[in-house]
Amino acid sequence: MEKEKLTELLEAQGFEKGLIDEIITTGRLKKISKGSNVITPGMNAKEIPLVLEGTLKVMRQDKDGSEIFLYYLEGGEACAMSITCCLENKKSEFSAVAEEDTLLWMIPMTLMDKWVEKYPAFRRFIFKSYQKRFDELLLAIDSMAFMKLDQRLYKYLLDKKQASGSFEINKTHEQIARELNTSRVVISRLLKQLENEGKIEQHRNKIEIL
Amino acid sequence: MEKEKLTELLEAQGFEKGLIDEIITTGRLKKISKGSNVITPGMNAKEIPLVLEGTLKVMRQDKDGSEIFLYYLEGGEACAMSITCCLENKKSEFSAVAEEDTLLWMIPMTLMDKWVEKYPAFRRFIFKSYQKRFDELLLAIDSMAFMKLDQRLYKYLLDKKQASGSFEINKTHEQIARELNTSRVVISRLLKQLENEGKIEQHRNKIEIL
DNA sequence: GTAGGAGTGTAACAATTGTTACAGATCAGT
DNA sequence: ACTGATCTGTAACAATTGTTACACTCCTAC
Repeated sequence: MEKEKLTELLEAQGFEKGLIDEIITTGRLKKISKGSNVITPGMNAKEIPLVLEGTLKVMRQDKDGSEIFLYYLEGGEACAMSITCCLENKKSEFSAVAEEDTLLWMIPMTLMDKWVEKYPAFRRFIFKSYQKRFDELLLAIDSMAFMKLDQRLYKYLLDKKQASGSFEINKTHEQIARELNTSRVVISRLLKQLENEGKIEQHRNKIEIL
Repeated sequence: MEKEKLTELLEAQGFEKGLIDEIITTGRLKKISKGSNVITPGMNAKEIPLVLEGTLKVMRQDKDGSEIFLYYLEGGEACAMSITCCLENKKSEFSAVAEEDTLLWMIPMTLMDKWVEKYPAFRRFIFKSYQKRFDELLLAIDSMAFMKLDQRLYKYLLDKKQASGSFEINKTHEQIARELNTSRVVISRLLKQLENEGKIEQHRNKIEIL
């Protein structure tokens, strides 16, 4: 039954009939439960994950365990960085974690080049994926380079709302602090500020966007 | 005579004979003098610049004129962001400035898709370009997210040394401040600090890396 | 030579962000 | 209802970065 979802999704991309068949017969389903890792730094991916359902959170990490949120991968999107990793046979330089229970369709890398040659729609899809990821990285850069933490935090909350489709965010201050690479105390301070400004409401383990 | 340089460069990429011919006959040479813009935000590129000689500095800008250095494009490299811009017919979201007098070979976008289909080496080249740019953006993100300004500044100087092949950097504090999105006074302060640590030597309009 | 401009050095202070420490609140399990 | 763990609020202080102001040097044009 996930195959129906998959077919639907691939048709929505305008993929050719033959391509859809190939993707279905060569790929495999992978279920990821909330909080588990799909990709860890140093991992050597051989498959490209395509998100069927749920959301992946893509983060960048440095040696001493700090990390920073980059963007979400949502339904219908593929992980462009995996593609480059696979093609160049390089190690992954980021991590992806399931924000919710997530369904992935894992596509083997080996066929990529053939498909890019054979199917114009696949070509468009790959380039569009790159474009999208570039844009997201640039937005992440904008936040870090041009915004103060309070704005970044608010933007983070709005993005999360957007990605999840819910006005409620179930995260602790500690978790948020980690994703923005700062400390819990700072986040508590700024959230309280946002609350005073009437932009959010706080509850235990939950933030409501107003 | 630039065509010889171009041919050499394309052969070094392992490009097919036919592809090299096509690139040479359909492209055009563009000379950029030091400090001029190649790409400005909002511009709608129709050609992909391939660097023959010199260096392009790629920066991200925000609405109120702040900017931040992303990476250098050097000989043999193509601007991946232009590719995505062109394919999606989107406006450029960054700017590229010649750091030195620079020679570009401008390749019309119209043929891209055909070449990607027809020439495996071109496919590899395009994907490799994307990979390289992703890596560079991630490095830029690392700097901003995980490093303090003094380290970022030193890394900036080392990168510039690397890109130019010279131990001398001919920039004013003001220019450096602009590229790191901070103020002149801050840069003066930190450069003095680096000088005291024996890592650099300062002269007017010139910084020497030791 | 002199005037004006650009580049640099430095001090004093402000704003932002990070750190430490501790108190109270809430929840799960017993 | 008690205990311990987790989560949040807050104060006090430190470190980093940003801002303003001004002095001084060097260079160029006149």
